[in-house]
Amino acid sequence: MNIQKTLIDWYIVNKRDLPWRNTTDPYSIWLSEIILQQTQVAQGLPYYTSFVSNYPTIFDLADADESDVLKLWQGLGYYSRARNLHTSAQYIATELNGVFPKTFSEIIKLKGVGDYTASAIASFCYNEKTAVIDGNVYRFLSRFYGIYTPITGGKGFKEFKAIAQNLIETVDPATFNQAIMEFGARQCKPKTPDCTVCPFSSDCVAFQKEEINCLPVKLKALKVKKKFFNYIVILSEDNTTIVEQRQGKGIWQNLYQFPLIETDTAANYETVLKAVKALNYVESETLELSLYNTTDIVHKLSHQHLYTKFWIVTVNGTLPEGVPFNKVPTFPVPILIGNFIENFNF
DNA sequence: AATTCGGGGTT
DNA sequence: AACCCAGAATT
Repeated sequence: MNIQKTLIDWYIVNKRDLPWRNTTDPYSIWLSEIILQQTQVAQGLPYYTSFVSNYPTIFDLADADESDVLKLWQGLGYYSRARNLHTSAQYIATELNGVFPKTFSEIIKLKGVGDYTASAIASFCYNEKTAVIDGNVYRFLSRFYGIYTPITGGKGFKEFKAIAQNLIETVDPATFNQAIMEFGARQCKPKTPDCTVCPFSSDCVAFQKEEINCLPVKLKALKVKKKFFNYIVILSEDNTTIVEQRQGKGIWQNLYQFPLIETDTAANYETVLKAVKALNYVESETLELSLYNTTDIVHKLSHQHLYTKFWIVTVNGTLPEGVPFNKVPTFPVPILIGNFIENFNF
């Protein structure tokens, strides 16, 4: 059968009308592809709209403060995408005079752009025949051809890239890449796909062998760590609190938070009280400590579960570095903090 | 090659 | 609870 034609015919009938499909402007396509990395369309769509509206051109994005970019990104996760997006915008605006690179090999040099994103931009904007390999493509190809090579290693990537690249050679690359991804996302779904209405069912190896649920093969077993976070929300006499920017390389880099005390196990009142006094923000004689949430808020991330307590510290006196309550919601924060701020209602 | 990086949706 | 998402950078 003609796989490419079948995919494209299916796509023409079933495709969603998405804003980045109505343009070939590389800035818009780039923006959408960064947002959609490891992110479902429904979740990314409002962020795309927001970014296009706030930063209509790459120069607007380049001129923005990083904190403003992170604020717009708040809640989407994988914040290095936002930082790299901003860095690359500044690079293109200043070093390349605002002209977006036009080939796969140039595009992939941008920070935050790997093989998938470079292939997407090069094909969608410049009609270059570079096949995209994402989770959808892995799933469809592994099932259709019955390929059990794990997709989690370099060997798997090379094998599937070669297959997809061979398929794209004879067709319109933009339409093909869109079609194969949309097919994987909407028809060849991870769980319980409706193979009775699939145009490939008679030729699909996995379907014929009843092994749809075995493919694609992934080897990684991710282990989830438990962490215990204690956020210290200080309330001063003149209605300010302490908000800090996260430093270092780990999670939520450059986002803001209340002073954090991390413990090895669930913290008790005495432990936190001692740690709060060591923070040096407040005179130890004047503070009052109370636990805000009686049961831990469990914030679940891919690799860690954060058992979180918010502690309220009221102090007599003022905070030299204090942030006025009404400014607290303007900082870019992880959604764990954002939910607290919304609930606490400073 | 293995690990890290978010948050939300689906089953 | 497990799995997945229009992956990339770091170790």
